Amino acid sequence: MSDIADRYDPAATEARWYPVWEERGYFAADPKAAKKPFSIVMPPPNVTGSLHLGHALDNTLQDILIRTKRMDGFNALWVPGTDHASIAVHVLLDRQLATEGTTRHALGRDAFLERAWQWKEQSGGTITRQLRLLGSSCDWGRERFTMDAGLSRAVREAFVRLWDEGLIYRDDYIVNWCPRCQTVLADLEVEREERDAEFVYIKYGPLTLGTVRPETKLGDTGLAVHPRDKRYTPYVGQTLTIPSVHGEIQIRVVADEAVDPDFGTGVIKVTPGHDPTDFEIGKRHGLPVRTVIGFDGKMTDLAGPYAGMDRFECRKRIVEDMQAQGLVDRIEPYRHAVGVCYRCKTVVEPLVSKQWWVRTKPLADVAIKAVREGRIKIIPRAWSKTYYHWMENIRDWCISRQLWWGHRIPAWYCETDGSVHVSRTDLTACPTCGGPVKQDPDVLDTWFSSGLWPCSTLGWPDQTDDLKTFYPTSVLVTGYDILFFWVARMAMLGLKFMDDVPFRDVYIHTLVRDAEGQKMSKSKGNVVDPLGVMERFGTDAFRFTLATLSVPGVRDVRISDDRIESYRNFANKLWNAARFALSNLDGYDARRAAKVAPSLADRWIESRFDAAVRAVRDSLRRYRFNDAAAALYEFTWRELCDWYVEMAKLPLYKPASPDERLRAQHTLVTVLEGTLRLLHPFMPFITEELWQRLPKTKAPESIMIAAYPKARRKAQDASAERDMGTVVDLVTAIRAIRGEMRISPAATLGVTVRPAPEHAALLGDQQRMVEALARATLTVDPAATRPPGSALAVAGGTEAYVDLAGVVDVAAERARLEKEIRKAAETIAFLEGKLGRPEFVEKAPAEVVERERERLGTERRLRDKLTASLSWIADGRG
RNA sequence: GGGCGGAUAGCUCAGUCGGGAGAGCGCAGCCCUUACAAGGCUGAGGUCGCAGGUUCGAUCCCUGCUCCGCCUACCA
Repeated sequence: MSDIADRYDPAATEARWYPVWEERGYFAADPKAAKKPFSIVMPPPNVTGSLHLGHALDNTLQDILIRTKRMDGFNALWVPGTDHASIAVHVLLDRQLATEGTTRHALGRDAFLERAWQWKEQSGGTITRQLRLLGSSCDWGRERFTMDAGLSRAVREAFVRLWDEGLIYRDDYIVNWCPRCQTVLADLEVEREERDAEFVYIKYGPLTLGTVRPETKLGDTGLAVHPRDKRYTPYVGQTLTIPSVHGEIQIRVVADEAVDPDFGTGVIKVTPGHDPTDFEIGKRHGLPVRTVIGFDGKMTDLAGPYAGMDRFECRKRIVEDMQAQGLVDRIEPYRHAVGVCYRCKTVVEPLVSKQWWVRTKPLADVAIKAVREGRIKIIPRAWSKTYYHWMENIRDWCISRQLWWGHRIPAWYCETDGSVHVSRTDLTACPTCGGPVKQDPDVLDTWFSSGLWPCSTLGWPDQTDDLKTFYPTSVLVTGYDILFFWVARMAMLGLKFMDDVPFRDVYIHTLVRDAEGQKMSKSKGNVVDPLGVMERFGTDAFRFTLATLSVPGVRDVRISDDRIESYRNFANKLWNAARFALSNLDGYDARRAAKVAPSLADRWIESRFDAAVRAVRDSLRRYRFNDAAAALYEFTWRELCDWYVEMAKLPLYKPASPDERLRAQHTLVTVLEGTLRLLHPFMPFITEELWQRLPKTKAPESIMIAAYPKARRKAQDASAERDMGTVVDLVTAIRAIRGEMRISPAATLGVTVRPAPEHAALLGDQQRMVEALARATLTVDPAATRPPGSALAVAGGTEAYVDLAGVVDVAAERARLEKEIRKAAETIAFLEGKLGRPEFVEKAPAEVVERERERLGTERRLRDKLTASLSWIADGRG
């Protein structure tokens, strides 16, 4: 025992094993292996990122799956990697450059990119190092980055094919523009924030209307009312001449369904240049676009006297000016949601510009069908509804970004004839006229490349062995927050280019919150750092905690130190169970031991282990990580440690024969060994450490590549479980008396047992075991009578009289019995009521009725025994 | 506006064939019993958000309501 510490030390163990696994190549998959493939691509974290709880959860679940499958004999591949996070890198470098007093535009494109790469080389590896600390068994030899040469080729191939099929186009449209990032954003990249605003009612000649953006008044090219709004029918079609802050303007009134007649005055101003709805209205009615706010967020020359003014400053000024001219009817406070940039939280400005778009409808139709037909299974199923809803209402996807870090759009413009050419290879001259060309300056949305991730990481567009073997991937594990951003787009692009789904299952997991249920954010300062947690409690405990929190369908979970601590204790429990086994192995001989007949305890724990195997496998198959973890916890602690280890002490410490001891050693070692394998995907480090120390025959050199336990029908032993149940009941009943009578655990109790006929043989056989577990001296006698000064324990039909002579407390025993009788009486009343209703007896299934009858009988017998005991005391025999 | 999730022990949460509800932590009592005090044994604690309905029987299924959270949307 001297060579194994009495507490588990996670740090040393974790540092020892990961490098061993990686160096021995256990993580690497071989596409040529003659095993059934099982593959996962890791949702690529941002290259700018460091490990947060979301990553930790996501990767723990994937690691559990991949380790299980690997142990189970599958050709298991887990592809890791990172994405280039275009906007995030820009935000980060912009900030850096600002501290140096410069900007990216001053630096120039090439120098900026050089700097970005430099940054990526230096800091981009942070998260992958942290994933190793978590124990992630991914195939690092296949690590990919979205801007790798191969993946960049995939992006270009995808772009060209979509262009050739007319699924990519370039058009003027109103887009979400971030004036700070100086780029367009996709609809999904705009977040909503509730803000207080002023709802300004402006007089437009005979009409009055409310707006929260008075500054866009300068860009108005129309007014609109609802077609069936009788109040305004006379004005529809008219062009009004009305006074405004910059003189009189001509403005046309149109009728459009988009107007809500019940909101405000029922009239809206139409500003096609600065509002998506107005843009659509303008299109329908031929109203011109008038851009009064520029890409820099400042008023343009068209804003006349306000030109050059910041848009928010202009809002204030224009209201003041209008008030001075009597054009403001009234101002009301108003709370509404404004769109902000998801990266920098700047208020987005809708602006008209020419961008590249993906025509999503045809792609989405196929992706919807794949889920409807079950070729992609979303788990939990409820999420497929959300998926359908979004996919069915999908809008075209703006994929160009006015940024530099990313995949540059493979389109060239001829400076001579103005033609556009999309090409797989870089162009130096116009293919039609030979004139000079210029490449489009913009890059593609990062999600465009991550949308190709499942195929591009496996080698697409080449038909590689990896692609043939591992595509479609088996399961995608991710949080619901990127269901649209990523999952939906992978489904569309994967089906488009591979003509097959990118993954068969999608497991959507929870998001992790802090102990107060708050979303974690740096500004709130409530970010739980997984590395800190791992350091304090151990990585295995952390992983196990995450697994227990993973209930399919639950949206958010909270993580707290208390919870992690309890699983650290679990790891320690396991450690000490192994320590117990290891310190009792002198003289152990596996081959001889295997020939000895198992005891009741041996048969019982083997049967229970088998049940645990079935529960864990079944739960994992259904992605019920919490259930799998609970089954492991319950088996290991409640059954193996609390009962089997305690029972094994008898044959180990005081064997009736050498064989008995040998057999206990054998069961202890083999069940523990199996438990470690069953636990390994959840707690890889501690299980490896302990497994290495256990004696084994014909085992591989690491638990990682050992077989995952299989359920064995012949291990199931109903009679052992029933008999153990009786022993446990009796022991527990005796202990309860000890506990409630406040008798020291150190004292040995004298107990007379009068077994029920069906328990006689068993209790004769297990007498020493009951004595050991209950710390008692037993007299088993079917004809026993109750000794004076004793308390009664009941286990089924068996009675046990606990000798309390000397320590007897009549009042306490009476109180205890009265409480028990009360409980029994309540149950009896309930069951009698239930069984007394003819409807129940007639309509309920026969086995339910039978079960309730049996319960009633049992409870009645118990009550009778307790009542007899009480009167026995009252007679003064206590 | 539409959609989704949640409401169960003091706290955090499980409970997927509808048959008197469980865990962890916390709490109380007795214990350093030779694996483990990061532990052992015992115990207290719940009208399963509210109101109806279906059913012999509802935490579970249906309807409505209240409160919390999230997603989504062209009410400016």
